[in-house]
Amino acid sequence: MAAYQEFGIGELSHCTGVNIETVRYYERIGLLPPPPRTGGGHRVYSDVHLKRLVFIRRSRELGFSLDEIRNLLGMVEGGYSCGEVQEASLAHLKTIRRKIADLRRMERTLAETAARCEGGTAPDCPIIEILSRG
Amino acid sequence: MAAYQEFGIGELSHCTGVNIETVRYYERIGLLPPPPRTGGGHRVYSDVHLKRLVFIRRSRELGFSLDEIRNLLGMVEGGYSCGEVQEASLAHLKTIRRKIADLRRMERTLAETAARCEGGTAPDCPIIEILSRG
DNA sequence: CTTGAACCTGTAGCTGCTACAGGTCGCATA
DNA sequence: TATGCGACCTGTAGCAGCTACAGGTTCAAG
Repeated sequence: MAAYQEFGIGELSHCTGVNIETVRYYERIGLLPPPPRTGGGHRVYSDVHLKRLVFIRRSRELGFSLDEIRNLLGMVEGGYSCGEVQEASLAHLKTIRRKIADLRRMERTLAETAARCEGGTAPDCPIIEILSRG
Repeated sequence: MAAYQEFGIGELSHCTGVNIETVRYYERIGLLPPPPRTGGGHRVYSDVHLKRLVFIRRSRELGFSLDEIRNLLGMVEGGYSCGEVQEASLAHLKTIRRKIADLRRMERTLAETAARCEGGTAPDCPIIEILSRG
């Protein structure tokens, strides 16, 4: 009477947009639970795995590290509260903002300097200039 | 009559702020030329290496990859023109801007969602919500 | 029963370092 | 001159987060 679907790693990969090799990698590092196998050893997935993998992919899209995702998944499993999830997310948000700030600093410097370039075959370059100064 | 200074890897590292292991790594991958050695095999650096390492470090601070730096150094060696350096930099700038855009997307989503959190011991969480939806 | 796509395991590669272990060198001091 | 100790040496392995094989097996359609 089981009305749920079963499928191989190829379809799981296709549905989630996660590379097959990556799916196996997630299993190897304990992020995705090992699914049952056919007699011949092929992995058989169902809905639970699909959901979990979608969760992982979405988390990755939002820049969470695999370790952070492990924590998030732990919370989801173990009856989480909004507070702890929020805390983890705000911590991650800080990291993202730090990265943005770093990149914006690079961007500004590079853009300003490149704007001062004469371009063409000019033998000197303000970019080389700033790269050479300690 | 040589008025230039010579120094060991420790001082080079100290002066440039580049880790000793990293200096050796740069040499191994051909980014920093192998310096002469003492009879006992210790590396002996001089001004040229210092300058080059500073260049590398500055380039890294501006987010250039080691491969890009290899190119930049090639240009500097081989009589560069402002145009080609500028081109490389603008390409890099594009990469940086793409990364910023990605991060800002993450930031926006996360910040908006976290703002909808009730926090505390609430049993549901909008963050988990969005992470679960494909 | 055969074919061929899908799957399996295990290992090695990528970037840019960093961290050892286990040894040697060089210099100052006694 | 001996010795002690810090600075140095090589080589290898580890980190994240995959990706890409090689070389074999299984499954399902025809």
